[in-house]
Amino acid sequence: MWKSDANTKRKSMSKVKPKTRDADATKARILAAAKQEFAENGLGGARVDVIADSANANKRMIYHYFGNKEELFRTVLVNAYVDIRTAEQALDLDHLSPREALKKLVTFTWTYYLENPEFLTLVNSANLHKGRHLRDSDEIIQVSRQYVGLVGKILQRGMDDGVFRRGIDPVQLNITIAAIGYYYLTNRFTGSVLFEREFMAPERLNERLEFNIETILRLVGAEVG
Amino acid sequence: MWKSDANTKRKSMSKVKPKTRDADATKARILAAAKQEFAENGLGGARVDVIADSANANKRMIYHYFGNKEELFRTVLVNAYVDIRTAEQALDLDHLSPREALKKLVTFTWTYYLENPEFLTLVNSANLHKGRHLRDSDEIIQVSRQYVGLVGKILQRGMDDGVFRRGIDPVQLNITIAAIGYYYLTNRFTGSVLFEREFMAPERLNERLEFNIETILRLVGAEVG
DNA sequence: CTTGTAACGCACTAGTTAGTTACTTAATTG
DNA sequence: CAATTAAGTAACTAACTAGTGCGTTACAAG
Repeated sequence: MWKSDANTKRKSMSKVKPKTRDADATKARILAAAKQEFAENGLGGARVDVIADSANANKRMIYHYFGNKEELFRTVLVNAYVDIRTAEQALDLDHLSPREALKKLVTFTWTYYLENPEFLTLVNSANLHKGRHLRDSDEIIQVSRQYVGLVGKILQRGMDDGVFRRGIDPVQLNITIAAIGYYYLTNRFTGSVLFEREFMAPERLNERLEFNIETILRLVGAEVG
Repeated sequence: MWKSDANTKRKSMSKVKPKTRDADATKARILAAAKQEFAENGLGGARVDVIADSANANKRMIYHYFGNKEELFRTVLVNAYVDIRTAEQALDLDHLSPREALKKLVTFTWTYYLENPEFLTLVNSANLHKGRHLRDSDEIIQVSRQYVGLVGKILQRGMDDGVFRRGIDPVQLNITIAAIGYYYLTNRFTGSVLFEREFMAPERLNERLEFNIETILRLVGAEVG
C-alpha cells in the first residue's frame, strides 16, 4: 500500500526515471537539471533540492556523484565550454575564403548564443565568482587554444591573400566577435527597456546579426558589400 | 555598563555612524552597502544582514526605508543607471569633431566600466532576473533617450561632414560601443583563463581600449590613423 | 543462492535568512 | 514642556537550505 503512495508522491513529470539502475543516466539527468537551474538562478540562487527534484533523482545522488554544489557547478560550466568549442571545431572553415569563413564564424557564434542562452548566464555566474571554478582546468585551456587557433588561421589566410589588413591580434578579434553577440543577448531584458525596442523580435535579431558581420568585416579591413 | 558593551559590540569599522539621527545619511549608507553587496554576490547571493551590518545600520531600517530586498535592489539599480547616464551627459561632446567625439565616448565608456565594476555585475544581475526590476521605471527611459540622442547627434554631424558613412543605426552603434568594453571587463576572469592572458594588466587594458576605438571608427567608416 | 558493491532514498540536522514584533530614544511641534 | 512623530535597536520566527546518517534495494560475480 505505501508502495503506491510513494509512486503518487512523485513531483517532477518532465523526465522519466528508468526502471533499472543506471548511474550514467542519473548523472546525465542531474547535469541537465543543474545546467538549467544554475543558468536560471545563478550559483547563489540555485537550489540543490530543485535540481534533485527536476532531475527525478535523489539529492543524495548529487552529493554522491559530484561532492557538493560548487563542484556540480564546476562540472556544468566546463561541459558548457567544451560543448561550444566542440561545435566550433566542427565548422570546417578551411575550405571557405577568409571573408566567408569569418562571416560564418560570426553567424555561428550568434546562433549558438541564441539557441543556448544558458551558456551566457553560466559564464556570467562564473565571472561573478571571479572565475574560480575554471582555474586549473586543463581541458578548458586545451579547447580554448584550438579556438584561438581557428580564428588565427582565418586571419593569417586573409592577410596572405591581401584581403585583410596586417597586425590584427587574433585574441582581440575573438573577444570582439564574442562581445558584440553576447552583450546584445545577455542584456536583452534591460536593453529592451532602455532602448524601447523589442530585442528578441525576429527582424531585430537579423538586423543585429547583419550589423555584427559588418562590424567584424570592417574591423579586419575587408570589403563589406 | 551595558552601554559600553553595546559600543564594543560594533562589528563594522568602515563607516562611522553619526551621533545624531539622520535619515538621509542612513539611507545613503544602506544604499552604498547594498550596491557593494549586490554587485559582489548578485541578488540571490546578497545577504540583507550583511548589508545592514556593513552600512552600520539596523536591518529594520532597510525594511523601513526600502520595503524589502527586491525594492532595495531596484533602487540601487536605477541609481546606477542614472549615475552613468548623468556622467555621459556631462561629457560635452558638441564642440569636438565627430571623430574625436566618438573616440572620447568610447574612452569614457571604457573608463567608467573600469572604475565602476559594480555597474557591470548589477546589470548582469538585473538581466538574470529578466529585467523585471527596471520595468515601468520612467526615470530610466528618460535618461536613456538622452543617451541615444547623444550618439545620434555625433553620428548625424559625422554624416553631414561626410566623414561617416550613411545609414548607421544609432542604437546599434550604442550597443556595440557598450558591448566591446563591457564583455571584456565582465568576463575578465574566465577570459584570463581561456586566453591565457592577464586581462587586467595595465598594458593589456590600453591595448584593448585602442582596439575598441579602432573597431568603432572603422565601423562608422571614418579614417582610422 | 549468496555475498559484495554500488545505486538509491528517507528523514534529519545545524545553520541560515528574509522579514517582524515590540520596544527605546531622539527630535519636533503645538 | 508635553505630546506626537520619526529614528533606531535587539530579539525573535517561520521557512528554508546545504549537506548527512543510515538504511534499503538492485545487480553482478562466483
